[in-house]
Amino acid sequence: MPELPEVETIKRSLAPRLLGRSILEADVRLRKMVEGMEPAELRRRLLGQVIGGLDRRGKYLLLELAAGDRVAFHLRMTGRLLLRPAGPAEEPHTYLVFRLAGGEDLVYIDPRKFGRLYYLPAGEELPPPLAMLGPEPLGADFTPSLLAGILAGRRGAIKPTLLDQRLLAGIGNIYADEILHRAGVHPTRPAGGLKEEEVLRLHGAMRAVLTEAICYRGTSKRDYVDGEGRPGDYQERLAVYGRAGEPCLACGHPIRRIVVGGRGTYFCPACQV
DNA sequence: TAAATCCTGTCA
DNA sequence: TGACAGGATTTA
Repeated sequence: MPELPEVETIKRSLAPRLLGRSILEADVRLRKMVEGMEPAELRRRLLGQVIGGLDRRGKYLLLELAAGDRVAFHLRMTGRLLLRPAGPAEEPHTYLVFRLAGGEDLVYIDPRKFGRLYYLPAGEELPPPLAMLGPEPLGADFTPSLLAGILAGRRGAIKPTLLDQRLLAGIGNIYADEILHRAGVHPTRPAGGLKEEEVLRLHGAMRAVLTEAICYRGTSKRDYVDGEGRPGDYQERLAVYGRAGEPCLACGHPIRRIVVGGRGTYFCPACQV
């Protein structure tokens, strides 16, 4: 569910409330959620650790612990990470409970059980999905020429290319569509076939859309809420995603829905060529 | 490059 | 009841 702007919003909402808190108990109820480690081993490693910082890489949320160890969460489609008062009232599909000093629990709730957690010891090689991540589209070093290099020679459609986390980190189905609409690029255009000027527009659209979405604290279509349970507001600003049949905000032409790379794809046939 | 897979909930 | 869902990996 959450893409870069949502994970960034969760990070920002949790950071001030998690810093300096120690983990008193770690209850892992979904074995397969923990990649590469037994839940008991994860618990052993977490107990007594102090949360020193929060970070984000692509769609991963990173808890920074002492000595440089980190915990990486990926919320996939329906995962929610919430900080709430410790107590017996518990939501269905709660698969992780970190009891923190100060009387609050960091809980992970995920009806579809797609989410994953990685324990990343300091100085050890990152597991493949994290190690393979492409550049951050909002990073200072993400230039139009870097984007041009990523797209060059690719025969596949531009939309699935934007979704490939090994090429670019953090863009998901909603923002891919919004970015392509902003850039005026049709989702099925071959990625390597974009003109220099179009790559420039795509680069600008990427940074503008993602930055705006963070300002609005993300998009809440169904499940997404931040670390305090607050929905985002960017669903009010979506230009194409989920708007099939409605008029394009730029030109009035009805928005269309097609399937590209197996994903529902919304675009304006008049604005996007 | 597409489809199947992992899962459950919601909506038409 | 069937289609679809903000993701990603594996298989064909």
